[in-house]
Amino acid sequence: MTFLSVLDYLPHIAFDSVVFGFSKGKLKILLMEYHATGWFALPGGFVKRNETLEDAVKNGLFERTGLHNVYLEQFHTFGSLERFKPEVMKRIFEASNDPIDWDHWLLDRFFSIGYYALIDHEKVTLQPDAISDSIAWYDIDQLPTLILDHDKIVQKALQTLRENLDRKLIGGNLLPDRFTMNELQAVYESILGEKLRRTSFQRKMLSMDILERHEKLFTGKSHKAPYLYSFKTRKP
Amino acid sequence: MTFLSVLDYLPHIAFDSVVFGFSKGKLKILLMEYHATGWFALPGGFVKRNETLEDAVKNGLFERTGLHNVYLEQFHTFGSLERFKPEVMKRIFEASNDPIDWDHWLLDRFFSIGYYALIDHEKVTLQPDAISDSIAWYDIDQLPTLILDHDKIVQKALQTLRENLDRKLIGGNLLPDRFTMNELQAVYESILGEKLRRTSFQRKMLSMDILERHEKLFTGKSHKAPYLYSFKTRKP
DNA sequence: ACTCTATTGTTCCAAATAGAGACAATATTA
DNA sequence: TAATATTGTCTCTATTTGGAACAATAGAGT
Repeated sequence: MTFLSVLDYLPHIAFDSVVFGFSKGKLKILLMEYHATGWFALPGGFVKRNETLEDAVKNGLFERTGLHNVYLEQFHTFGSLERFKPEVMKRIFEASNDPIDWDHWLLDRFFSIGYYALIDHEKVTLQPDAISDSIAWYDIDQLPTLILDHDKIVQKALQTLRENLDRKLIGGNLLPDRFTMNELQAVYESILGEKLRRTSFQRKMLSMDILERHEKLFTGKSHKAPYLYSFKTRKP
Repeated sequence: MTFLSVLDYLPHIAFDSVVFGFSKGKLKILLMEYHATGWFALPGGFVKRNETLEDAVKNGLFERTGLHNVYLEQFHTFGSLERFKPEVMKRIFEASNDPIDWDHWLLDRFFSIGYYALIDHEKVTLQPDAISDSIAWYDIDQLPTLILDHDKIVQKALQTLRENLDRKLIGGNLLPDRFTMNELQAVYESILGEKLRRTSFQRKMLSMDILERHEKLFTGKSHKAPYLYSFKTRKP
């Protein structure tokens, strides 16, 4: 491994990002696939010695998605022993034609700090990193098996997202700037995993005074055109 | 530093515990004081190489409080650069008559994983650790200035506790097994920092079907005696 | 034994909120 | 112009919450 020197990075510390997107009525996350092994993993990375944790996560996210200023939230840190499987990491580096020794710092025990991001699916241009062959969107309820404890990380991210959805009003981050009430409702339904009542949802959203109403969206369909909304910019 | 070898511990990784207790109507936390410096800090520790993060925190808590099976929750991991102040740690070890070199692993940059604990104030027998002279309770709104970013850690813990109070029904962990409705209300008020209406609080608690009513508590005061309650044991 | 006081448990009424349907408005097609 | 699908609003009801009123009661004072 030529360009991950222990001199530049903090050993034992990693982060993993659960990047949520919304497309065609489905909630999705980004996964990396290592083709030589067929293994799937969350996009993650390591923290440079002179770098903030937050900055490391933001940089990693930018490298994979091309996005800055992403909605980002830390949700949990994983420090169990079950996630210490040096043979898994060794195999991944071997398969990427960059083998490392058993005593390499990257094969030692790591803690991982989990972040989740909410992004507008349309704005992303996906970019695989050095050791993974591909990065792509996967339907949240059709995920492949992931390496190490990444399944648990995803579940915990989803659980936290659900708990924060109403409290922090973050659903809009998965949509373009302007969206219809129906789209917003679909986001909520896909995150919560349940159908919501159209009229109640609309009333609740409008009563919270967080949405701005804009022009109508004429889709060409033969029915009343819905309004477009955007989230009001918060006062600092 | 004789008994903290880098061979036994994971460098760069620490934890800090915000231990909440409730006494005389006030919410309190545990702080360590290093008398030679006059500095205050949260009780924390490091993770052994073959130890789970959770276990490390539980062990640290047991050493300071003598308690097992404490309500414990992880709330945030702190990885900013402002918390990297080797001169602070050096001074602390010097003052404890166990000086260490500038290149010692304990003076390197650390991430800290924050946990908060809720315990019954009465059950605790406080026990200072090797390098601190004392550990004691401090009123949450009369805290001294703390080292590094420990002020921020406390604030984040308190914020998380507030958010989780109703959702997870954890207030009872700060009280003895049996308590009056008034005591429970006082816990809620001290955590939320606001007065609650007695009748609404009582109705809400009773309607949730989480409390068991026991015998009355005769205090000797000349008025109706309140019932004692306990939390129903959750079904697994 | 009676009254008085402080506090507790309960009830009651009004206000606010949420559930569920009804209804009118409106783009487009036929 | 009528038909259709969908949207935005309104209405009615049920449930929850705020806030006060009221009855119960353990002990103190007389």
